[in-house]
Amino acid sequence: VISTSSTPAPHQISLTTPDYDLAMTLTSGQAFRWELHQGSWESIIGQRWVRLEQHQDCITAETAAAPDDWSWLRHYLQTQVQLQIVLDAFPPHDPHLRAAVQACHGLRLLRQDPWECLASFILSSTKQIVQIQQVIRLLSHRFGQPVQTPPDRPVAHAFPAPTTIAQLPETELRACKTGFRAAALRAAAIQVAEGSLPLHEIGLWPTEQARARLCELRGVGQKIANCVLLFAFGKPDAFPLDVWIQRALTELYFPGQKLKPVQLGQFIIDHFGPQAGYAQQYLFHYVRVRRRIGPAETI
DNA sequence: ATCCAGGCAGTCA
DNA sequence: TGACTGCATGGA
Repeated sequence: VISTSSTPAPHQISLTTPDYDLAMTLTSGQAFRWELHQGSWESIIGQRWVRLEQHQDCITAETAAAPDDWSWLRHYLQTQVQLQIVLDAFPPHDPHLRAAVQACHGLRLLRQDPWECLASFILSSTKQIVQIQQVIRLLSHRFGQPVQTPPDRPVAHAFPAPTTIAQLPETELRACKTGFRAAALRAAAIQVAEGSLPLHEIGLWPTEQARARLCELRGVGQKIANCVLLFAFGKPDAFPLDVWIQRALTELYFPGQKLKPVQLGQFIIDHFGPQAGYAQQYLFHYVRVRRRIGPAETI
């Protein structure tokens, strides 16, 4: 429906979102393309430019072009998830996790696009979050499809499509500071573009099978596979075990001991249970903020 | 300057 | 298996 008035209806919606800390969620190291501009969070979701704000229990969203509906945004933000049900599944007598939950109240998991998530985390290995953000910005600006923005904002770019990345020579990718990760990124893009890596199907597989398929990719091991399982496929039991979490788990649960990643992995499954991925996100953000290299300093 | 970053894969014992 | 190392690049 096109309005004929001189002030077209803004493409806005307001979502009621209890137990949701938008800023914390967007800066907790699961998504890399959100930028704070004049008090609003701006990014691209799929092919859509979006601006978000939170006021109390309400998230307001604005797009540049009128969307048919807003299901894509609810899906991305996972607004239907009742956080208390997740928290109730955490181990009841864990003071460390309890402290993390208290400190990070309203921290959520997003549901991101599988290709963008896979590509982003292929690019993440031995890089700091600020650098990951920079690389993704460069790639998107140079190779992503332009998307419509409001008149007051500069043109924005979607994350580059697999077919685009697949056709680029590796030197072009390396020029975006991807470093040694360029070959793995390109190889994954080729598989997605060919159809031999049907991410949307794989996302429906049982966790173990999906993880195994992802780990067949160059440059993808347990850590990155679990990131995709958790942040894109919505598998809440997937637990990305990175250097931060290893350090945190060792310090908090096994001080002075030297556990191997495999042993830590078993402990995680036994201890944190079916919502281990959420627990991981709380612990990850908690220890990062405590070490004061969290979002306040990196943005 | 030195170490390390939301890792992974190859090598050698 | 288990420890060690190279890989790019730039922050802290």
